[in-house]
Amino acid sequence: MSAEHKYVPSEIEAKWQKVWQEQKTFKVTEEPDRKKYYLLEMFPYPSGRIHMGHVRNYSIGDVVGRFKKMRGFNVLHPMGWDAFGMPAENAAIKNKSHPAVWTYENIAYMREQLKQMGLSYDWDRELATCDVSYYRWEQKLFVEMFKRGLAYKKKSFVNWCPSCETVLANEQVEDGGCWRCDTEVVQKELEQWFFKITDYAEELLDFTNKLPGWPERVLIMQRNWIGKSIGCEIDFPLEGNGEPIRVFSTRQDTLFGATFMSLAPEHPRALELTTPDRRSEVEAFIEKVKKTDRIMRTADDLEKEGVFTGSYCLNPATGKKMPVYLANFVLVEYGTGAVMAVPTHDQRDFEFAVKYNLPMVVVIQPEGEQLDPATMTAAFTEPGIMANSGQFDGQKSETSKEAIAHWLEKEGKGKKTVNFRLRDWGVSRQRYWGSPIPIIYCDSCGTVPVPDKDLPVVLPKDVKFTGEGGSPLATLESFYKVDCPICGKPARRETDTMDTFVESSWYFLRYCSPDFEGGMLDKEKAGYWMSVDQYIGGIEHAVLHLLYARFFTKVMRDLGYVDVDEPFTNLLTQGMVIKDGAKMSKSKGNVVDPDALIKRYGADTARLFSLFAAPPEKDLDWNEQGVDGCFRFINRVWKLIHEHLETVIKAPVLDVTALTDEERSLRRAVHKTLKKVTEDIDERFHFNTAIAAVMELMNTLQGSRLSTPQGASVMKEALETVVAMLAPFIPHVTEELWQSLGHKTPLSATPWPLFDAEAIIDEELLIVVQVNGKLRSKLSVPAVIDEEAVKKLAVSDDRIKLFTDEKQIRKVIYVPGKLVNIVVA
RNA sequence: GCGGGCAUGGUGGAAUAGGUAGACACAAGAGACUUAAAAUCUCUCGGGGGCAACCCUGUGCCGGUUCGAGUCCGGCUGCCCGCACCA
Repeated sequence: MSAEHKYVPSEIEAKWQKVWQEQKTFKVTEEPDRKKYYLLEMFPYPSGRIHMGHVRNYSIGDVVGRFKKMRGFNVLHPMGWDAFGMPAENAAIKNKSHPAVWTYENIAYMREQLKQMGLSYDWDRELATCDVSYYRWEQKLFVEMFKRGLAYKKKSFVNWCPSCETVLANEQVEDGGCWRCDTEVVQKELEQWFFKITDYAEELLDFTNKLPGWPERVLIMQRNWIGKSIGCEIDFPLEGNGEPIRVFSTRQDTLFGATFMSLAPEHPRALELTTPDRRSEVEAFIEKVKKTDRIMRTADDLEKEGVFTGSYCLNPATGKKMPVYLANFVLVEYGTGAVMAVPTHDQRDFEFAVKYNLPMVVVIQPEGEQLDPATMTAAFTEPGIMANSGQFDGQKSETSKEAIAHWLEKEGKGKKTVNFRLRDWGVSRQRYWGSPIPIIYCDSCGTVPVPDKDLPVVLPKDVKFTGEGGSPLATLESFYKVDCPICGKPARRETDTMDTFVESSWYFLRYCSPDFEGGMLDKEKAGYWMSVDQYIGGIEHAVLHLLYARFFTKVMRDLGYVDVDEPFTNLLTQGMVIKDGAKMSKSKGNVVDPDALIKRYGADTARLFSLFAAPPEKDLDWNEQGVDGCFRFINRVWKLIHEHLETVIKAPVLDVTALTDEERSLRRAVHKTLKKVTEDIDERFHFNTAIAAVMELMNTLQGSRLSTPQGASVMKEALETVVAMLAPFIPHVTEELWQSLGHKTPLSATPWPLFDAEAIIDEELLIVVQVNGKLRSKLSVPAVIDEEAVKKLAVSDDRIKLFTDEKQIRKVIYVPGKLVNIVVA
């Protein structure tokens, strides 16, 4: 082969990227008459440069995008930048620069990297969440949410990361540490803004059963996180005067067995209920619990400890006195922060009762057994038969729950309740590089939202980054000193910014009309594109981003912005990129740099390997030799096509009635492959097997020597099909080869080929013959053959006779077109 | 502890609806071409036996269902992930 026909990725990749950009190949607009397909990959944080996780994520997405486009869909495939966040601020402090400078430089670099990968984005829709043109609408929504009570401020204990010097939402605390920097999270009491996600808890949960296109494990994680439990709120009157203590319990069937009360040490009434003689001991206990760090406190082997407050309450069912304790295992944030303790039927209460010598009464008996508190070694937590429970004795504990709830309500002692583990989403962050919260505090008028005409609240540029004392906004007079929009008196602006997860909760909606000046989105355009048909990203956002985005979509629906209930119809969570048995990371020293990879092999090879080595949802083991193999494969395709170019271009029109057996057989292989590849991409997202099928066909083609004119036509069809099938995976080299094959229209604008149903019909079938389920022979039979004839052939086969001679044939099973199994005694 | 997932050659992985286990690729070995190397091409490649045709065995372990099980069911073991004193 001459030098001019050598495969040089860098040349052809630059060439086609330029063509796609200049011709705006992937720019889309709303076309109501066409089927739309909204494809989205999670947008990146502009950290500096893309990593292999991005390469994989975006390669997977690009296959789907290019394939759907060739299949005739109007494909919306946008890209942008999740551009607010802490690393920008930290870099600014370190470099004595500004977060905006760092962020926009990174975006510029990473945009070029993505372009070098040849991804089929509509770049005209690119957005960066740190642009005022983006976050201004988020502020407008905040005000609308505030007016509806969906955004509110309250003083509460919050998760505080001492290293990031900011608050974290519950979802952002992992194993007691900060999700970003792993620093141990402490509790701090602060005034914070919250979004009322709990208002949507029921709907968010309901819809986990209406998202068949989501991986089950993500739905399970979200269900667990929302944590719905059905039970009762029950009021326990105090022995003396005062408000009763309210508890939440899912085990109201054990109410008659409640012998003491456990409150969380942080319970607001803990000290109020403490008698003077117990005060010093109680205070010491509260101090001790506070000092125990969060990880220790939630460890399951933590010793159950508590302290008696000196007060008593009364069991509303039995009237018996119950001592009120503080207990270290009761969580203030769950339920009411108070638990009725039933030591016989709850393991924690049992351990506690044993330690402090508290009374026990068995109120649920296992069937056919009599438990005695004196001899019990553990709580009995299974369902059983009610005992010592007044009018409920003898009932099944499971079914009595409803009756007891009813009785409590009738008696005015409690009511059926649904409790959620989900807390409201704390969105205040004491940081600079985020969207300002559009609120003004006035001594006379209170908390006032910034009026529409004054929006947006622009993040000021003239700030200094010292790295000390939290957000620079809090000390920037020109920012926080404002006049009250209602009374005009001097007032103070909110200096906290919003959690960056707020931006990513609606960016997929903004992509529908990224330049819309009239509001968050153009409702008509969003109506055409939404919902996202396929969303692709990492599993790490299973509860965080994916729950917030679902919540925002529902809020925006209720505010009239969109008509959909859910943002993402189908979700694909891709696996991690692994090398040498570990996730790629700088600290492990096993990172592969995408720039170096593309420089050495080209983007097509990088894409091909990340798609071929494993199916998308599995972890991908990076292997340099495997990359080599993919590069070799592309070269083989390149070479084979150039070898046949002259004959193929002169080939006559294909006449399927004039083919030799060999030609017909080759054509059958081509169309069978096309069928498989189409199905693997479209229905299963199994790109690895699709690529393997094309490799297999390539092996067949390389062994074929077709010498007739019609043979050249068959080869032409075969080569064109190979190129078209590979287009979604390796778009640059296939465009080039498509052009070499004489096509004027780019492959990216060419429809996906359809397989010829006639061509794939087998003339002969291979029938496997088993004796007692073991493979013993194979038969080649005509495709049209009846069952009896196949069975007869099988039974009389010489090799089969060796195994059936002198034995009695009991049964002959025939699976049409596949197999015969002869059962002998 | 609870919930979920996974387990197939030396390696990554295939087997889509219970029907030929190991497609495709990587690595390894042998050979061709070459002065030589690289590149490329050809062959071998789960384990055991046999000169061979072929036979036995094999999908983490034990059992079951079935004419037939990598696939379904029950029980174990190991690994991974999520939640974790949630009342």
